[in-house]
Amino acid sequence: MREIKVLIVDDHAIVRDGICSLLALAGDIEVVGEAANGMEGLEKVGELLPDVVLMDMAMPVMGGLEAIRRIRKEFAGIKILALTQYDDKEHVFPAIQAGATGFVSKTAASSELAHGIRAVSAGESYLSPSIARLFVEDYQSVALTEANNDPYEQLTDREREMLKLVVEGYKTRQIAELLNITPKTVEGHKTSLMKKLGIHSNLDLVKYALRRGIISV
Amino acid sequence: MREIKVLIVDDHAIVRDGICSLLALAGDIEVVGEAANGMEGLEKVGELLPDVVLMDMAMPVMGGLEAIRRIRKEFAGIKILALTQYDDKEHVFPAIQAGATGFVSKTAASSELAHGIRAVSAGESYLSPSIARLFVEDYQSVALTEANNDPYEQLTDREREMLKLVVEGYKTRQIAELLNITPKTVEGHKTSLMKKLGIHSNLDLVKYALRRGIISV
DNA sequence: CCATATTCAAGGGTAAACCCCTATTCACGT
DNA sequence: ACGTGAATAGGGGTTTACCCTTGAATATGG
Repeated sequence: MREIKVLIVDDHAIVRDGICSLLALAGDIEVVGEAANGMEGLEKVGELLPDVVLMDMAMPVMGGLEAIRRIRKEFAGIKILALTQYDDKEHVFPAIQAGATGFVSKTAASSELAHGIRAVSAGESYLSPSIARLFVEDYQSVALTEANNDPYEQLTDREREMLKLVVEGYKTRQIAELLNITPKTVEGHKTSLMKKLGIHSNLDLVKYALRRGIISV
Repeated sequence: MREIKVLIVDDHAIVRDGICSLLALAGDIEVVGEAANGMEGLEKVGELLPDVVLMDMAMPVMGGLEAIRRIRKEFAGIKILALTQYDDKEHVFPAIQAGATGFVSKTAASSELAHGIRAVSAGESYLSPSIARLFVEDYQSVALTEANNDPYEQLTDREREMLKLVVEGYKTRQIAELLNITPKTVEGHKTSLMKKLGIHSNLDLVKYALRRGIISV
């Protein structure tokens, strides 16, 4: 199996050298180049065409975020593993949205680096435990706050059926035809379910359904 | 440092035994009990009060999903690491929303189990690379699909203003009053922006706005 | 067994949204 | 000077949503 070609982008020479020697021990990973900032990183990506770019987030000249965007745009196939000393939402999510495939915290065990590189190289992802926590909590925050005294449980089967169809985009008349009842009856259920949920508009109904996971965007 | 107490819940005795002996090698992990289904798991959690429950998803009698919900409800502090052979959205996200703190794929390297247990025990999370990928892609799908030929860029400033107000729940009349224009003008802009976005209902407008991050749930 | 609550169903009336079209003003670039 | 696109405004008609009330069937509980 061919070695995984890695480009290291970090503004500290000591960090680069440290990572370099760490990865040398892995055996299946080859560091093909280094860069001290995003601009330089972007150039070297073009020259060296690495499999994975190990990108520090906090850098002068061109920050990691902008560098990730540009690399993704010009070299779509190259995977980016972001590296940061801050494991909070504000730093992590923008990097992911910019196009990073994985995220390793600098506070993590050094063995994680190689794991991360192998994962993103294989088309998967890697998230350090402290980072993974952010993602998991983000998904749970939705469900958990609702989980308690959830008025959704108060709905009748018929009302849940209505709710689903309504937020899927069916008009009152269409639902009526689907269920072989009059539009007026559909409206009745709709009014009732909205009252139970404390919702007063079609719009908030959609938001509610999204939070509940009844539909997805 | 005290050993991490783990309860294994899986309907296959062979799997339980295998995991047991795997974890015995870790040193800092102690398997304090086993259960063959969710119901039994729930009981043993109460008896043994483990730090971490290793929960298989596919089980008879009481499935992993329901078991996770109950454990989370009755024993809020106990962490749950879900285990599955299917690494797709349909299996993973419900488990996370039910309250699992981490997720390990059965296709993953066996060393991941110990890593996962340590991570969730420490209040962090662990996601196998194939699972982490789902989360990362879910976050990126928003930014990436839109980033290209995005009709949003075609909207005029006024139209973006309308879009924002509409999806925030303002009625045509209210928007008109806010901006000191007639409701007819608001309708005009609304029609125009919907045409540009290829959207034909208020409902899809909300979904679009959510994907774009114009509003949040 | 009867009273009451719940679910499902439906009607009438009003208000709002939606659709198609037209028209004026202003700014911007050629 | 002319065309283009944006913002504004309106007419007229259709469709849909929203609010209040009613009625029947079906539990549910004292």
